[in-house]
This record gives sequence, structure tokens and C-alpha cells, in this order.
Amino acid sequence: MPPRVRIAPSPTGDPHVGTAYIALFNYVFARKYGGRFILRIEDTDRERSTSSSEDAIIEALRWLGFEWEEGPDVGGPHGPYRQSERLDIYRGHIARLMEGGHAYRCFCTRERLDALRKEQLAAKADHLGYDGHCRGLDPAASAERAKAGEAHVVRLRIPDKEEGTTVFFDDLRGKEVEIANRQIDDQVLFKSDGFPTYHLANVVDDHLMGITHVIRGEEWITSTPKHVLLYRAFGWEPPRFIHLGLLRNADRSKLSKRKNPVSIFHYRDLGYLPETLINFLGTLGFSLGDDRERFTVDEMITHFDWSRVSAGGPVFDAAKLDSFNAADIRALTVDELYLKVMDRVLSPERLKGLLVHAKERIDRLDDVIPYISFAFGAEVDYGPVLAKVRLKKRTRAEVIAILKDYAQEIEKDPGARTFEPDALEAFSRGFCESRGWKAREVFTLLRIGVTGRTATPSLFDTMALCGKDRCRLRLRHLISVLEGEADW
RNA sequence: GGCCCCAUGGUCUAGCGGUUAGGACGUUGGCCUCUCACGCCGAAAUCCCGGGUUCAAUUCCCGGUGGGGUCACCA
Repeated sequence: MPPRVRIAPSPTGDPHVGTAYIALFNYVFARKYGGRFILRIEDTDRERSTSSSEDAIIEALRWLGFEWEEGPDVGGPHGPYRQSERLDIYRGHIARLMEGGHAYRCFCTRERLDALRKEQLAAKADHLGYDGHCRGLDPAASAERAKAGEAHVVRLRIPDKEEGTTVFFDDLRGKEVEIANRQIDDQVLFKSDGFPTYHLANVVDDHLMGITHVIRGEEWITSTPKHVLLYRAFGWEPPRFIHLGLLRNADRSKLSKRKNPVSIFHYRDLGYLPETLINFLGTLGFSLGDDRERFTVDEMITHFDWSRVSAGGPVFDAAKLDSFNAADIRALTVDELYLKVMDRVLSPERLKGLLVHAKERIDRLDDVIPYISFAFGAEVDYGPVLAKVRLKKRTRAEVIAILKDYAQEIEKDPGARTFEPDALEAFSRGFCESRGWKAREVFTLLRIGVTGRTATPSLFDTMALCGKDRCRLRLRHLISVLEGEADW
């Protein structure tokens, strides 16, 4: 039976390189054995999921060259492929679980849960988790309360808590992973907002979509027993499980936005070649078995085997990616390079967007290039303008703090996230006000940080022109430069 | 902290009982050269520790240590 695998990203932000990494191994595995590669959008978090993020994921994955046989955009026989459109399915399944006694309603309030957690923390409890308060509720009575409109969630009833143990086989590690049932929480399967949690939706969908191999990040390994128990409760055969090592920061923690550019768009917009990025990702954890490390996806497919994949989490070494990319650019003919540059860097849309601002400020046509140059390239040189960030009434520490604060907040504000000039301005003015800084002060810092210049088009046009990822990169660079400076 | 996973130079990896432990990035010395880059030649740097098993362990087993993940009405 040919495998069916899926990549199931959550549309809650910029498309992540970790998603690309997991997608790559799923994709290669599917192709190797003539299987199907499926895209499923896991948008059960109503708070954070956005359709723009879903669009971005699809755009990013396509840019990298992935093609899926089934997905929200291409359809397929097991749709819908967007979990928010499968609510009825989950409702039916949760009812089935409750009927079988495998799940129960829980009416505990947030307050009680918070208090419980605090208590467990204070008592230095070995295992934090739900205490089973509602476990013994009479099903009929609980149904009544639910009917009366009382807020509740539905939890999985982990069987045999005292003695039981749940085991699954991990194909990458080539061994069984065993976890005591007492370590497993009575997970919430259905939230009080009427949406399923990951655990329920994921298991139900994987089964209904005929997924044969679940290839995902290692962060899921400890919750796999929950999933196994769910399959069992439904009377289903679980798929095979493969947990890939997590991509790491240089300090070996899980790859994070704070410490690394993680958006796929960052790599696209700064001009990494998609096949190069893929090749680089492929070398993290996989090898052809010889000295070659420059290979295509097709070569990866022909040599692929789980025994060729390592289970440790690799550090994402941007310097090595750079060397790969530089070598691949060198290998291009001038004509090929020209086409890529015109397509990506100097596309008519992008160029015109810049010319709108340049035309008011240049004396000669030839000046256009130096004028718009702020919108290109990675980091900028702050040498000539560094003195300008020495704000009269602020210490260096304050300047660093406000820049970090801004860089962080821009990720959270729904308006700012879009990186549209108007939304950015609204956000930025609000930011200044709430922090008690003059807009003038902050805007100066941002202008310098983003462009290395003191004179640019309107700050928010400038930022939009540079793009979110470039702004983020340069702001972070400025911060690190300042951190290395003496105080003023 | 409990549980789980992982462990070859700084980083990514090859190795699958006997090798001068191979390659790549990075670092570094030199050559090439008007500069830089490329290219070429060279160097430093690794089997986490301790027990076993074995004639022989980087390799197999156990323990320790270290790193990571996870303990949400987020995925």
C-alpha cells in the first residue's frame, strides 16, 4: 500500500522553516514510495489562526517547490482539508467517544485550573496536570448541565492511570517509546468554544484521510501516547510514527524567532534560491551516505531511507546556508542570474513601488539606484549614523530596550503584522504613546535601524518597502551593534 | 522537578567491531592577483565520561553526565 503522508501546519504567523523541514521529509518519503503528499490546515485555534497566514503557508511551500496531491487549495477525496470546516465531523466523533466512556465533560473553571496549577507548582509536584475533578461526573447529569448551557470542555479519559503504560514504535529511532499512563494528562479534546484541540482533530483527520505515516517534529513525541490511546478508543489502527529532530538555534534550544530568522519569506526575500534552501535543510539530519552534500530533492528521494536520517536535532547554521547559496549563484550563467534578479529583486512591481518615492527626490535618473538602495541587501552599516541614535534624553540601555520592545510587539499586533504603511503607523504611534516615548524619538531610531540612513521616504512606507523580514533583521543587527557599544 | 528523546571537531555529517576517524561550513597559514571575491594548496580542531561484552570498541549493552523536548481550553 503506497503511503499517505501529510503536512499539517497551523496558520498562525509567518510560514516557518521548521514547517518546510518537516514538509521536506514527508514529501521525499511519499515520493520515494509512490505515495501521496497532503496539505492540511490545522486552524482550530480561533484566536491565532488567520486566512492570510494560510495563504502565506501555501505560497511559501509552493515557492520551495512542494506539490501536494490533496489540500485546501487543490481539493481531494478526503476534504475539506481545513479543520475549521470539519467541525461537524469532530462533534460526531467526540459524541462517540463520550458514549463509549472514553471522554467526559469537564466543568472546571479557568480559575480552578489556574489555582490547581499553582498548587502543584508550589508543592513541586512531579506531574503537573488535571486532577480528574470531573472524571466521575454522572454522564446524564453532565449532559443536563451542558444542555442548560454551562460552559465546559470534553476531556479524554486516560485508562488505567495507576498501572497502565502506553507504547508506540518510532520508525526513525527504530525502537519503542513507552510512557506511563500516569504521566499522561486527561487532555482537553474539545474546547469550550466548540472547537476541537489539536489532539482530537489531528487523530480524527489522520484516520479519515487515510494517513499511513505521521512524520512530524520531536516536540510531539511525548503526546503520541495520547494519540495512540485515542486511536484505540475509536477502535482504529494507528499510523506509523516518525519524530524528526527539532531544528535548533546556535545555543541548541528549539529554533526560535527571537534568535534566528525563521520565516520562509525571509529567505525568499533576501534572495536565497529555493532549491538551495531545500538542499540545506536536507543536509540537516540526512545524508546520501557518502561525501556529497550538494544534492537535489530527486537525489534525496532515490537515496532516502530512515536509516539515513539522524534523530538528533541539528543546529540551523546560517553561515553554511550562505555558502551553499553563494556557490549556487556562482554556478548560474549571467543570463540565468539576470532572470532571477529581475524576477525577484527588481520586479516591475517592486521597482515601481520604490520609484513612487524616488521620483520626488532625485535630480538625475542615475541617482535612482543609490536612492532606493536602502530597500535591498541584508544588514546595513551603521557606522556613519551611529552617533544619531544617541538620543539626548535616553541612555543606551533605554534605546536598546525600546527597540527590542518594538521588534517584539510588531509580531503581536494584528495591524502591524500586515506591514501595511497605515497599519504600521497606527501601531507605531500607539506604541510610542503607551511607552511614554515621543514618536520623533522612536521613529528616528527605527529609520536608522531599518535603513542605516537619516533621510528616507516616510518611515512607514520605508518599512513596508523593505519588508518585514528585512526590517526585523536590521533592527536586530542594530540592537547587537548597540549592545557592543560603550554607553553614552 | 517528573517523564521522554538525543549524543563523532565550533556547526552539519560519513562511519555501522580492527580506519593515519572521511567530507562540508566556519576559523587559520599560504599561493594566485591591481583590490576584493572566486579558485588552489596546507593547518589547527572531534569520537562526552565510567563500567561491561569482545582478541579488539567511536561503533554493541548498562550507568552517569550533558543537551533538548514536554508537562495549556497553542499547535
